[in-house]
Amino acid sequence: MILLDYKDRRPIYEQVVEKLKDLMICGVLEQDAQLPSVRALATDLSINPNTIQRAYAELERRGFIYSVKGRGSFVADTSSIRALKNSELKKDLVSWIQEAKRAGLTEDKVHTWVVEEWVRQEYLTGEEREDDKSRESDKKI
Amino acid sequence: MILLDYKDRRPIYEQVVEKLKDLMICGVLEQDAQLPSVRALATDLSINPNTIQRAYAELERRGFIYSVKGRGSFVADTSSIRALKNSELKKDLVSWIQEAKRAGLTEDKVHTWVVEEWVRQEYLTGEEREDDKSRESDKKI
DNA sequence: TAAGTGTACTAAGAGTGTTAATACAAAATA
DNA sequence: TATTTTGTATTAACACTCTTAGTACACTTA
Repeated sequence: MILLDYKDRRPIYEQVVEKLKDLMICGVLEQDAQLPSVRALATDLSINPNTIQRAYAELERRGFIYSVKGRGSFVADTSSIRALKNSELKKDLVSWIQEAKRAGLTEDKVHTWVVEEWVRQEYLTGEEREDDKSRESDKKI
Repeated sequence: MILLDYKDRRPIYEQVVEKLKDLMICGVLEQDAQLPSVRALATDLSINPNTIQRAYAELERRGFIYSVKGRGSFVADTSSIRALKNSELKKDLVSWIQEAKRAGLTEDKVHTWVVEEWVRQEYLTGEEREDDKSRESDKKI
């Protein structure tokens, strides 16, 4: 379910928080779905249960999950999570642009990069482009 | 010359490295310009000289500066620094796009964000847009 | 010669993250 | 009902990194 990166500078509990958050955002973990138990996930990742407990506590503090003693931990309202992720992405982009401008990058160059990378990733993941949507809907007729 | 952020998760020596690197990239520190001495910068930032020494050692390891015992530390070839910064920015953008796609953002939305943020930052810094370049060159006649 | 420079080294302290070992309350289950 | 499973809390210990402190040495410059 989760892969840890020990080369990552961030602590394990924070990686777990981010990974689980992403799984909720992309829909793998749906609303009210049960998360693996603290001890089970700890065993699965070969780390201490306390570390998972810390991750779950953080997720609950942020309102991403809710926990019930004796029952388990469950995914909270996903729409608010998605909204938060959206604002985080916007914030990161703003910082990036700020840095890019200082480094002398042009707006045109950035747009080119975005376009190129977008199609490249769609090619890698076998995703369909907007341009191809027409052909796709043809099949459905 | 440099402002430290003690709320930042990154260690001080790494912040110093990044700040100095940025100063070289944006042209404040030109090629072969002398950097402040280890002890002077340490006093200026109110931190231990060892910490600055570590930052300078890292900068030299990366080929951004060269140091001469008894003389001082100086800015190395800035073009290679700029090239590296460019590839770093590209890499960061790729990661961001990957995350944005997973979160369900559309390419159009991203382009809109880039355009909006670009003009906003130019407005904040009093920078001139490409569209205004004609008027600017008029003045020079 | 004296002052300023980079560089090296050891020791100590502080902070954080992680593990370990229990323990308890509540819910689910056999 | 008894057992298991769940979340939660607590304390101690350990490891790792960052930072500071103090000292020392070689080299360049004024």
